[in-house]
Amino acid sequence: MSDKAIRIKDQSLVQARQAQIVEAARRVFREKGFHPATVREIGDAAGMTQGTLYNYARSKDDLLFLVLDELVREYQEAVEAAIARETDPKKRVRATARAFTEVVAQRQDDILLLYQEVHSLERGLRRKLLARTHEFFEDVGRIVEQAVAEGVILTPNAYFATQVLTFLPAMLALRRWDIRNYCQTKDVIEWIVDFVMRGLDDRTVARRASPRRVRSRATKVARGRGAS
Amino acid sequence: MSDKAIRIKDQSLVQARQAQIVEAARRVFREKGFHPATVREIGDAAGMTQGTLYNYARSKDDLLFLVLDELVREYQEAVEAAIARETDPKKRVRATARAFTEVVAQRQDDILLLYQEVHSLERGLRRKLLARTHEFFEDVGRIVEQAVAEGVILTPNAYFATQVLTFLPAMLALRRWDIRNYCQTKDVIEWIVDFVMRGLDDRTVARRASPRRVRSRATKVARGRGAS
Amino acid sequence: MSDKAIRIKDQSLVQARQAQIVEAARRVFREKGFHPATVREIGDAAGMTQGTLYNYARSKDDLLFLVLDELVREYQEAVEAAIARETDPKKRVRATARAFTEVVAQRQDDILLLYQEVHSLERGLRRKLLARTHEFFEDVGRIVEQAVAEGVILTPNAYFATQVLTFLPAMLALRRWDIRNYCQTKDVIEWIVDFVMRGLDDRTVARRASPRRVRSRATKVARGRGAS
Amino acid sequence: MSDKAIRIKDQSLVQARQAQIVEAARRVFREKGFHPATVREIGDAAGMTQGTLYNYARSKDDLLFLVLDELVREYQEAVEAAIARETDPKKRVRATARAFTEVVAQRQDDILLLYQEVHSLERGLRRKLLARTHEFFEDVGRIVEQAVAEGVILTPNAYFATQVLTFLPAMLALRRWDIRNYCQTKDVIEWIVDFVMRGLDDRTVARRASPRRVRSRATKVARGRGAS
DNA sequence: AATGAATGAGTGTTCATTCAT
DNA sequence: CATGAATGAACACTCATTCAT
Repeated sequence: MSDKAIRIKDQSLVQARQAQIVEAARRVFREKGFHPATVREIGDAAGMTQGTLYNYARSKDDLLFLVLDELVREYQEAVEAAIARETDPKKRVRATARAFTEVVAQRQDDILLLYQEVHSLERGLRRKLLARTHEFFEDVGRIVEQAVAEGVILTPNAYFATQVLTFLPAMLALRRWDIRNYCQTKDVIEWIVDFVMRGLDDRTVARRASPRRVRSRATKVARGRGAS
Repeated sequence: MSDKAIRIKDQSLVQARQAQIVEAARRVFREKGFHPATVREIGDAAGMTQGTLYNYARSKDDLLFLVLDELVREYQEAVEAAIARETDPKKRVRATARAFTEVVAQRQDDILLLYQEVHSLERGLRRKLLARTHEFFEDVGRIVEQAVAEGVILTPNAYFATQVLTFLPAMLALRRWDIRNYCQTKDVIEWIVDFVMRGLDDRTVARRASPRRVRSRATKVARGRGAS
Repeated sequence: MSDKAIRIKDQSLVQARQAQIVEAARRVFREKGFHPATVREIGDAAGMTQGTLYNYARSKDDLLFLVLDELVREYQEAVEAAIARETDPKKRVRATARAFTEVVAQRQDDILLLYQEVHSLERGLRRKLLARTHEFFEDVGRIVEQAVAEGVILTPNAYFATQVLTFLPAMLALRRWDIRNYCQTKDVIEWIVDFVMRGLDDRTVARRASPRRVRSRATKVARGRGAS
Repeated sequence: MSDKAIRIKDQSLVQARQAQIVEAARRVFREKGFHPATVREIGDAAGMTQGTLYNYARSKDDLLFLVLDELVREYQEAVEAAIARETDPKKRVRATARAFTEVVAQRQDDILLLYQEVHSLERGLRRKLLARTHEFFEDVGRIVEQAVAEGVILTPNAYFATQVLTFLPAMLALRRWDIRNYCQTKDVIEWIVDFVMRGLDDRTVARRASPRRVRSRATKVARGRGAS
């Protein structure tokens, strides 16, 4: 099953065709959702027959995986690029939040797909994708912790802060309010980033007793069926 | 299809059977997701045959609708009960946030289902459910606006505030971090409520120029395919 | 897979439909062989849709199993009936040979199918069928050994004798010479039975040194991929 | 289809490649059976691509034909060699039986394949193979008849005798009892040959009235779908 | 002559829904 | 009102064969 190999030899062709296919699959999955979409439709959308498609993808599940994996990679890379540009710990946190929110804003449809369809992936592929997601959480968690360690951010609970930082931006995709009619996307991004940054720097919370074991688990990541 | 009516005359029987069915459907959908679940399984779980089941539900879609509708009703009612108990405008906002977060905490599985499977509903039923959801947003929006109007909350953007207030608690379900290992559910609820309340009362944001048209659209709600 | 249950409650209906299906499957498999036959064709031949067919059979493999199992049961029963009628040990051997040969003669097409398609059964079902076949070999083996023990048959090698007794009659099906043109079926049956009986009673062989371990393994039965 | 020609001009290359292919196809067909085997697997086993393979074989069916044809040729040649070494009519019969049985013993897997898969050949190729098989039966038939004519063998039914002589050895392949555990292959070959020779020389049968038309059809061979 | 990518018809199986009893 | 057998449209996936390079 999972050990089935792609039989095409020409690696550059594999790259090209997979890009075509992933693009088509993304369109079709967004349109109809994973289960209602048929492989034939995806083939048609990619301009190739089902047979050809199966030369470049292992299964329908694999198609979904390729689509979602590309997305997760993108925001992972966006965050890496963002922190590379900053050295100040607090600015790095803000840069992280902004970079992530910007990707979410640009790719709302795909983020929605991610939240809606991760659970449709078969065990193995879901695990693989979640592993990547958790890596991302940990990367973000480290940035937050560093800022906390240097005292430039006051949140007593880096774990919770990381969760919010990586969750709230998804509101853009999951609520999908009609930004064009409401206000500039740029503004919404700023609001979200501000909102998160304030949360991270909270002095009110700081005065509360921090919950047991919080520090030691600061970068612990979500487990279970929930998305990203 | 959609105009097909429930033929059973005895209304109290319809109530009872639908309760059975909704309960069973909820269990099965949570377990397997909408598409992978079969009507037969739901029938089995409800202790009745497929034939009988179709006397009380129009379609598999309808089953999902009944499940999700019940959930939305629940948190709508929870919020109504919460505001009924409070008269102070600011406390009403906090009570709303807490009531909603508590329902999300209690019914994490169903909230997850809501986010994952609304898009599986056929157009008509999805619209019907979203209409109810939007009602809820508007109820919350009014409470927020009242507090803003009375000056007890400083957010310049009631619409955005409402969105966050009704979105962030879903993190509990969508991230599903292992609360038992991490901390008390009660604490997480407090953190979320605090986080949201701080956001609503933000003075930093208040100093920014508020975006055009904000007030007039303050309770405008999301449209389209987005969840909940 | 194999644990999938037949969901139809009415047992007499199950009996009837399965009989219909097995009869149809037999016809179609004989005509085209197992793999080239389609479940659709079998459904048509049985006068029902594919959907209905799958209410009474677990899989295409199961269909083949049902066909072959019925055949093996038949000759098993034929032999049991034959020995029940005889008490004289030597006559019981001859009765066994004749009964088996007669079934083979009557059901040449199915015997051919058995030899050609057992290997098409999936592991589990093939094992199940071979287990039944081996039971049959052991039944026959015991009859031969009894005759040898009482000295009324002289073969020094009951195992080999049993193999021949249960194999040679298959010639009727596997060679399928046109009996009608050549001679009476009845005559061919007699020749085969005579041939086998002479073999069992061989004095030439008796004079040879019998191979090591022969007695102890006299009823040992064939193993491996070979048919029946 | 069937009139499609091999386009390669270099005859010695065709010979070499076909040998490679037949060897590979034999291995794969033995392992998995005709239908479950894929042309790709055979290509892989032969160390060439599917495209190349189709330069030397007309179709998958043709592959099976080449495999089985080679087998039939082998035992035909084995028997020709055996009779060439003997002049005494009775000894020639025994030599024939032994030569054939030895080939069957050496190539059990292929004999099994022959019995199981002849029916998978398309009409034309099956006929072609059966024609060759029937030639073989007639060769053997002539040897038997000659011995009968010279009175050194007493069977009154040369046709039946020929059938048994060419069928019983297949028991080695079709029953495939575990010879290593049971006894020496050499012994089994002797038993089978003895068994057959006794049958041919039967005096009991000789005393019966021989069936009508027997002599005139003595070498008539099986027609139709039956194997080998 | 060899390659290997493309094809598309075909397969077993599932399942929401209906309806006669 | 309950039952459960029947239906048939889909669907993911495979594979023998072709043919441009």
